[in-house]
Amino acid sequence: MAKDKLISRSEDFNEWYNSLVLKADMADYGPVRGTMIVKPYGWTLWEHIQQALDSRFKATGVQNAGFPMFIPMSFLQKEAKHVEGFAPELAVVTHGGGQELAEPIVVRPTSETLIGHAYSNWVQSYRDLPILINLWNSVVRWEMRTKIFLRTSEFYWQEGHTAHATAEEAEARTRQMLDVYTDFAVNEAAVPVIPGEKSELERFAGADRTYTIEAMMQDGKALQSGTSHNLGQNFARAFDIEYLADDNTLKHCWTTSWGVSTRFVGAIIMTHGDDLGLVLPPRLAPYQTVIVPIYRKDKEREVVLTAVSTLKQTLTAAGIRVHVDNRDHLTPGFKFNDWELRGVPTRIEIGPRDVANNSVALARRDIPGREGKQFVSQDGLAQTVQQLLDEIQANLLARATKFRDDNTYEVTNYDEFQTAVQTGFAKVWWAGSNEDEQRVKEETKATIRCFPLDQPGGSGTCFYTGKSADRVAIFGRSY
RNA sequence: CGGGGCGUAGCUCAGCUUGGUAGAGCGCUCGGUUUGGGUCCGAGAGGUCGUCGGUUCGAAUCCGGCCGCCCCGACCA
Repeated sequence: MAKDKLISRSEDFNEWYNSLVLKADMADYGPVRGTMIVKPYGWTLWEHIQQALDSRFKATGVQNAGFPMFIPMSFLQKEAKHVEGFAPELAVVTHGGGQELAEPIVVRPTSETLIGHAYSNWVQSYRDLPILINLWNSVVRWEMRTKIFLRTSEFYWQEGHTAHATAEEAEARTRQMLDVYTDFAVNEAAVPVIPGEKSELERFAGADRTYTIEAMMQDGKALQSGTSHNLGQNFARAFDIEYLADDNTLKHCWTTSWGVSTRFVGAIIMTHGDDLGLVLPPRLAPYQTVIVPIYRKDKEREVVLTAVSTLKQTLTAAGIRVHVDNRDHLTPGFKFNDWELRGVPTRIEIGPRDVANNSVALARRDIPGREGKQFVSQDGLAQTVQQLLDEIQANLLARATKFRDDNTYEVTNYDEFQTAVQTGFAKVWWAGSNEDEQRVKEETKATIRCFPLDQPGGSGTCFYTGKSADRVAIFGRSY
């Protein structure tokens, strides 16, 4: 509800994001450094993300469960790479009930170790497999530099954990969940993503293979928007998750884990937002349409509000999420700007003239201002709005995809590469070592975002080492 | 943890140089006016000036310690 204007994206993208999150009522800062308060408007968006993911998980046989937020310190230490990866960012509880604890307790940074502990008890036989569990919770990682939704000390997410009898099955599940994430991102959030595999350097601590969906924000930087890990037998060995196979031999399980977090809210903001504020994808938006009544006299007010009430019922019955802005002390003009700031996909304006004409003014957020406004009949309004919502959803995806593609450069030498990663992604043949990758990172701040699953095939010349390469990588600066 | 900036009303900030006990705009409350792209007028409420100490007759203002926040770098979904 701020009257002062939002800074433009081109002027200061970072500031644009920070102030938009606050002004649009998505979230606020928490009292402890690096924490966030997610406000109802932001949380509703998150709930819609949750619903879209949760139904997809369940369709693949996954069930939800609840696990503790406290982990014995010793658990973390059982998997060497896992500790190494997480040790610097752990929040540790040393006191409880006024007494110093014998063993410090860690606040979960992720639950692989707890899951490992539980699964080792749950699994006896191949008949107990697979185990397909998902947790909706929050986790804590003591981050040095934080930013609301993108990187906070505590964040909300889902973490899926599965255990399988064979390596092939675990790999298939890892890839299946990556597909679920891709489908969700593209079809629900209208966020185009590149599914791919992480390099060894960027891999999750304790995983054999890490897959990711990478999105490009409007400043050209990459945002890792979801990950799926094939944990191999690393955690199964560390936690003795063993099963008796049908040939009566004892074997270690193969496990996976996969997650999408509230960071995705940030992805939506930075993918679709414009200089007027948020632009929310219709399928996830808290409100899909907002009705702004317009009137002068009390007589008009009564007539208009009666019509509004009827329209609301009609739209709601058609399954459209409607909000009526009945704030009496604000002018319509103010409300137009306010709802544009908050990114509501469509807006219905109705005044005495419309009531008389059996019409409404229908505005679309992806084309802001008067240009996106049309007068339509009240007859069949639900279908009209639904069609417009579908059109906006498709337009947002097309627009974001074009932006991503326009800012992705296929380059063949280091000079071009350095220019490319200033403003977007570099798509390159890569045959470098870990050391080469590290050096590129130090020299350009760009990292391998992923090796896309969709590879051109054949071979090419590595832009950095000049060696023959058999796969392409996407490089970019990242959040 | 290194570099830079900053803490004064809910928000954005002025006042500090040259000490005399706090202001503006926005927001909020009430009344009226207005309402098809951020109405206008009037009356109000609201601040131990981040914190602790020092100098002084007197500190938002000068000096020192501490705490916190933001931005930039090293870690990460």
